[in-house]
Amino acid sequence: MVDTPPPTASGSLHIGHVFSYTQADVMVRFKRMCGMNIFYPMGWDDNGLPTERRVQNYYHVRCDPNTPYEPGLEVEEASAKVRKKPARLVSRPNFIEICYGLINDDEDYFRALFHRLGLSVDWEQEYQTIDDHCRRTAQHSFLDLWQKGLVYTSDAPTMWDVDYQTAVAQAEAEDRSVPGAYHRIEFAVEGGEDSFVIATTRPELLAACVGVTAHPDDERYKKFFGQRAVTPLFHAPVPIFSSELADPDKGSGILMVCTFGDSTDVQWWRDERLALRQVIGRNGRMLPIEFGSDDFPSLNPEQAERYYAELEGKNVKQAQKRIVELLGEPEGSATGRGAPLQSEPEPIEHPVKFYERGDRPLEHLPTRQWFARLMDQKESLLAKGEEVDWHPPFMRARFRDWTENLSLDWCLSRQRYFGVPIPVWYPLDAAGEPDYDGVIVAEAGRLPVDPTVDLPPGYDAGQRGEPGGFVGDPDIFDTWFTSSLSPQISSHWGSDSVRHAKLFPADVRPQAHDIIRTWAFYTIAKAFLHEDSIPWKNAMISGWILDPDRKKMSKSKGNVMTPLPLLEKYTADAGRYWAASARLGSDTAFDEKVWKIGKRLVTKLFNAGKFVLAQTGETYPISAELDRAFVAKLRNLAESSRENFEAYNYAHSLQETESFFWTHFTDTYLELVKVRARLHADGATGDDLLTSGSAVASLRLGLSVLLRLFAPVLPYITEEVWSWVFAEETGHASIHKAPWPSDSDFSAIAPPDDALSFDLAVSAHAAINKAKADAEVSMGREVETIKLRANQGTLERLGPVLGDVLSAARCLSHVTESHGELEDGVFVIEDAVFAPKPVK
RNA sequence: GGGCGUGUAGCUCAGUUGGUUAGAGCAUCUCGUUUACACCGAGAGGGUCCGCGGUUCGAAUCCGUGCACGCCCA
Repeated sequence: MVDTPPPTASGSLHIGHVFSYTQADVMVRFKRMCGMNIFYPMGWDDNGLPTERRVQNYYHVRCDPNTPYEPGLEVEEASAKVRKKPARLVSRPNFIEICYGLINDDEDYFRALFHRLGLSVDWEQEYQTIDDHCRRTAQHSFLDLWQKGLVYTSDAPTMWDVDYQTAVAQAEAEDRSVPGAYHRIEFAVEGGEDSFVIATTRPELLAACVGVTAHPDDERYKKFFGQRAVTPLFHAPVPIFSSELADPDKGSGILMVCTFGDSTDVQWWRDERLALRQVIGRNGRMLPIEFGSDDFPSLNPEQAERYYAELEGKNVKQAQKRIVELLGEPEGSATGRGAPLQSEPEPIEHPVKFYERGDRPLEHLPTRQWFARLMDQKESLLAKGEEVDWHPPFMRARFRDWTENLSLDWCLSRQRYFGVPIPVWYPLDAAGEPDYDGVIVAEAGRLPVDPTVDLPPGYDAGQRGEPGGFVGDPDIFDTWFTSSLSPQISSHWGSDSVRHAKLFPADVRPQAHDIIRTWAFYTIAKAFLHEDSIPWKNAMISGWILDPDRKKMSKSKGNVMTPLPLLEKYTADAGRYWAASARLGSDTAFDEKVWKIGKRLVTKLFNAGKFVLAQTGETYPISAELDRAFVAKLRNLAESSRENFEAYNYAHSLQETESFFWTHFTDTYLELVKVRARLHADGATGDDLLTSGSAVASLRLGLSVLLRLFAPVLPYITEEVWSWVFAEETGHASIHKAPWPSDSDFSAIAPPDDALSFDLAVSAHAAINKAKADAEVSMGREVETIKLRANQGTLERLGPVLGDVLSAARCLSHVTESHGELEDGVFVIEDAVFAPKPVK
């Protein structure tokens, strides 16, 4: 079974799809010709943020859970005029309906491309990650993890995107280097004259300061540990503690801990059991807070309130700008010694965490989320990664590094709409507050459920949202939670155990290297957590297509290429040739020349096939020395090709086959036997008839084998040529179900008397061609007479194939001359007399 | 800062366990079209195999080191 990547249908269709899907298909076609029964499903990963975003942009709508459902709502693509107005608010069910409508259109487009590309997938078994089957599988996965105690809900600081307003997992976060600045701000030490200066890149979080820390060995600050510091502007007393995590060389060596500026703050908050002072809301704006309350203590509440009023409601950027101005006012000082801000901010470049699809830095906000336990499973996950065969092998390291560096459990829940609902409800207490310890999980038999619509067992609809009643979890799963089940989705895990046992684990997972940390990692994690298994035996990892300047293709750069025009210009086979020319794992600069070469190869195959099959003579056993020598070479090629394919090195096989086809077949062997092959048609008898039939038979064998070696890469042209004669002759109607060339194709043919006779014939022919080229006569010109010189041994070995050489070169007569000083296999042509150019 | 990968002809790339004079295609130049194919054929020119050091009788290949580029992670 092939664990085909379900493409994000709402994403853009680009040349990289042609690249990686072809590479997988090439391997599949090879395996099929080797006799394997292949299950090659296709799915569409359509749930999640990319689709929501596309729907929002395309129709200019926003989902609003508080808007009532409007049956039969029709939306149209938004005009420029409409886009200037605020987006239309639609209910959650309406929004989901609109999403379904759009993904179906997008998927049609992808499907058409994949058909055209000749992907040999089993189209009758498609799935969508949002369909009933996938929702059931994903919720079943959750139930299984719940029963195993591997998922939990907790109200904890989580990475949060303030624009999408959803939690984000570690795998979806990335560091970006952005400009920032150190702000040096003076803090007081409570109850004395002491003070110190902290350096921070996030002064807007001053109101959220819950502590101050420095390295335990830092002589400058040792004396303060255990005392309390007082913040400027807000005059909040906070503990000063020591921590190994504080870097004495960074900034001033002493820093403020806020809830929460970054992941280290989270750690300090946990380790030191610090207070929680949340000032940034889910929308990224400063929350209303009250100084002088238990949560926000202040030694000067009036001033604190006055300053904070300047910040409330502002976004992070605006708040930073304003607080820097405020910190410049001496009145705000905690020490009474002038403005808290000690100097102009010092600009720096520093890494900041972003959601991979986001535009503003992630915040760490305390929110209630669901998590899967991974942190205590690292060793097992690493072991599973080792059990998988990675192609190329160095990609294993990507998996290992990511797994080893994993620092958070998997945050599963997303505060979005178009996705698989988390199948749980919470009881409401007498005050109408949810009891998160009393989670009600859906019954396995009722999946898939939508807890915002369906009822938990033992409750009736009237109790929804009422004190003593229940509330459904409004969240959906991380899309990876579902797509990480793609092998189980295809094998019908949880619903058809016979089928599952047959199809799981899958044989191969094709994918690109950028999603090893997400898709590959989560898939391995799921297979392990559910069944202590690996999800697939092999992972074949494609590289990326870079633009001709070796830069990543991206929409924002505008260098993305669409495949259809190229396929139209060069044919699908040519596109596949291009894709199959690249080795696994290596990023490849886009080069249109390769498509052109592919198209040329297709044409040449067509012409060579036409010529070979036009040799209408009887076939007789392959007996002539040259034919046997050719077949011996062909046999080596077939063996080498199989070995390369077995090692996922389809690119090398293609290169060898192409080179053989051109240099050993069309340019040489075909030319050398042309005349002999035609003897039959010209009325030959006796031995001539036999050797003519030998040539015809071996030309056909050569074509048949080469077609099959090319078939995985060039399915269209090889099928066409195959259909002319071989389909009927062999009983294999399609070349793609014909057997891969093997010993049975060759074992009846005797080996050549001399392994080198083919090469000698080629060399001798080339020497005569060169003489023609030097004399500037055409290759087709007849030669009256010629003197062929070589050393004695070479001349003797050439003997059995000399007739073919002379007829190919159109030599009417010749003499040979032995010359002892020439090296083996070297021919020199002298005294060539060419026939006059025929007059038309 | 750590890890992985890449560096070979003008361009895109092969190059197996170390083994004759390092290859292909494209591009360039010369020549050649009645008989499968001009979407063709024959031929030619084109290289400091990124630099330095080492192992070896022998290194594009193995080891060390530096540089450049790309990716992943911090």
